[in-house]
Amino acid sequence: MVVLLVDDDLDVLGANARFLRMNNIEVVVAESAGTALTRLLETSIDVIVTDLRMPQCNGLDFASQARETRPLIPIVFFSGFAEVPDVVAAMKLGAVEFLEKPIDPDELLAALHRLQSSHYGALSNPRNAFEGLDHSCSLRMRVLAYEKYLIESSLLQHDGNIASVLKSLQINRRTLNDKMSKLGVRRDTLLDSASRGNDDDE
Amino acid sequence: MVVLLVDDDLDVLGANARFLRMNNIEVVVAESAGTALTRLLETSIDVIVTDLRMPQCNGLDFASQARETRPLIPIVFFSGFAEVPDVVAAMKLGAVEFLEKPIDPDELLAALHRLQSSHYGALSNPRNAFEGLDHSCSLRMRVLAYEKYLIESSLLQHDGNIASVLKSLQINRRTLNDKMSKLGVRRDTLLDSASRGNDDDE
DNA sequence: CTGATATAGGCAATTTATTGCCAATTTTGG
DNA sequence: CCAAAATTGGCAATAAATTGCCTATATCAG
Repeated sequence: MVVLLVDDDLDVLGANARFLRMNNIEVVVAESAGTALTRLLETSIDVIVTDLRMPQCNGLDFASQARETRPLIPIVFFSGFAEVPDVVAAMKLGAVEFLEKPIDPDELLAALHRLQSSHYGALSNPRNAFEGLDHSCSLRMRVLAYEKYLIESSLLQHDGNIASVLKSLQINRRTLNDKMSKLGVRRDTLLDSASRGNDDDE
Repeated sequence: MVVLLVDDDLDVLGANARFLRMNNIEVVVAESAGTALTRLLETSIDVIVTDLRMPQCNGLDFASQARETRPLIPIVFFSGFAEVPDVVAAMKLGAVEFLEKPIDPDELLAALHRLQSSHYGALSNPRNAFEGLDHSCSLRMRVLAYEKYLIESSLLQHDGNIASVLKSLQINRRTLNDKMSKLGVRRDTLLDSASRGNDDDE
């Protein structure tokens, strides 16, 4: 898991980065929104952790821009003196967590771990899977196709780890198994073809 | 647009209800979570606007229960003294807005109007049906959102003619009706806004 | 007003989905 | 090889969705 940590306060930035690295999390740092956007382009980033208040460009604007390159990347905000509207705006942007500053390192770590297990990530081929479907087929068929697509995506996201998929999709294990067999989702085959197709995991 | 307004403070409840009604918004009031759940079953509600802090049952629990009957209904919370974690929890539950108390009536009105237009935005833009929801939301929620999108599309495509929709989606009429009420799809409203294009709100 | 047509809701029978429990199987790590 | 962990399936209890039947309302043309 690679975290992009953004904070204009270099002391805080360094301290948090060290802490995360000590916990086996790869960290890329950026002291401004501009740098962060560059890093986002040139590095394979899994999560963004950013301050909400920054001198040049505030965290929300930065997040919007980041989403343009990585539409589904999870973002964790942190801020002292956060106003309710800020929090709301951040969550609307799809923030996964909103932590209060000063950051409790354990809380941050917990949030990242939660993300790791219930991580939805960037789906490589989101809507092709169902938009290409024949418009005349039944509601039931189309919904099932979509469900299948969601399950397959989640499986790929979580590297075939069923426990993670369960948490992420918030369904019962028994239900997932049933759906998989009904929809013809095969864990092994999926993983095989995925490993042959692309590699970008830690 | 029918708003279910929930607040244990009867003065505030009345005042807000009057204000919304003066602005051509139909309002159903409830002074407790229990009453609200009843209203939700017996009336056709489009949006829930609820206080976060209530004596018996807090706003979050109420929202969860409301979601059982109406899985995708938009919920607007309001609260004084909201803590960040509360706001985060509410937004994770799928809150559309979180307003601070005392409520600025214009702000509430604006939020409702935004809801109205974004609701129809969801039609023209399939992506919203599945990306608009928070990523942490369950398989069930995502599938429901997609189903709602399909039904709305089909309704528009067939000019509101239910019989055609039934043939097209190949489902039972009874099932379609049930789904529409659970998912909050309103034939009349949908057609109204479609014929008007999108020049005006409300 | 009357009858034809289209839509929507209540209710109950039926079907299907979900879930927990137990056991079997496969995978992983010594 | 064994033992622990992860994954899967059978089965039955429970919960939910689907459907048909009957009724109610609304609209429209005559």
